[in-house]
Amino acid sequence: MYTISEISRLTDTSAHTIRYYEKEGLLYPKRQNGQRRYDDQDVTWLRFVLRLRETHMPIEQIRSYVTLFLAHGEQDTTRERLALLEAHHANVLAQLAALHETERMIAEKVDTYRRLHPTIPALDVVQSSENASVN
Amino acid sequence: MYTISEISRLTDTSAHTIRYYEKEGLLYPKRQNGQRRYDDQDVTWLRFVLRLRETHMPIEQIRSYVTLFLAHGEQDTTRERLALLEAHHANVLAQLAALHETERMIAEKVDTYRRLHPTIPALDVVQSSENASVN
DNA sequence: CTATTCCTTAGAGTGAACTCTAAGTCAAGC
DNA sequence: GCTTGACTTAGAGTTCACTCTAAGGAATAG
Repeated sequence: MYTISEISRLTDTSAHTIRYYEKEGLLYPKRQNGQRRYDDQDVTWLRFVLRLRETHMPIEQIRSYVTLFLAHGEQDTTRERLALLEAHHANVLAQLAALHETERMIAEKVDTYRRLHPTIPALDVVQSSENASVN
Repeated sequence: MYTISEISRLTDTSAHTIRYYEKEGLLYPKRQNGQRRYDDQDVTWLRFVLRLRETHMPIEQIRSYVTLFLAHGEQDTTRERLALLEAHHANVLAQLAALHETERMIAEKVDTYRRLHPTIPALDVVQSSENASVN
């Protein structure tokens, strides 16, 4: 069982943020004398949450997911959770595609600059028609 | 030459946002009777800016880049611009790696759920040790 | 000519996700 | 026994990137 400062170190996340995530309904740690205690499952889950956040899944959506998980037992929420995951999966794939395309654009511009260096004439002359100005 | 509403339509970006970008020093359109007029270069540049924003390059960094571009003529800013581009390129590559990893994690969870469906027993029993709880 | 539509500006408001402050409790080390 | 440091809470403040409002001026369609 970890204290908040321990899980903070383990996940490289401020205690402030961890408490904030709890307030937002993403975490439900045990309590000992009123203090938060986290087990390995909590650490694993927090790491997953951080992953989802890195990929810009809104906190509200993560909360929906957790809520469904907590509702399990009362009723079967597997279908809904799968739907949420699949939606975010599609989202991540779209992000990947956009990033990939932008990566290509930037790599191309970097290349253009590299070819110009160290003798730099008027830049606009050297551009392809696609990249009408280097910018 | 396009009006603000035309470039807005062309780039699928609100006129509000386009004026905001100008205020932030990302765009320098011509003026006609005080009204903004955009040429094809401006459109191309705005599209590139939108790409950079999509990949989370802060507006301030984009402004630095533009500022260097505008300073060209006074002095050679190619080296600095190359450095900025390369830094963001590294950034984008890091984002790609993170996204890719998260994509794998989510795809795995989706798979797990799919295998459980439509007969769903106690979920926690089915987990791998890595994914101690489905969550 | 007049209504509509577009434009202008400064500046206020919004929403997401933190990030920190203040005031206080509690347990461990010396 | 007291200082240090970690913990608690409610709530305020910050940052970023928009997003909109208000008040008004100019061009175009009928």
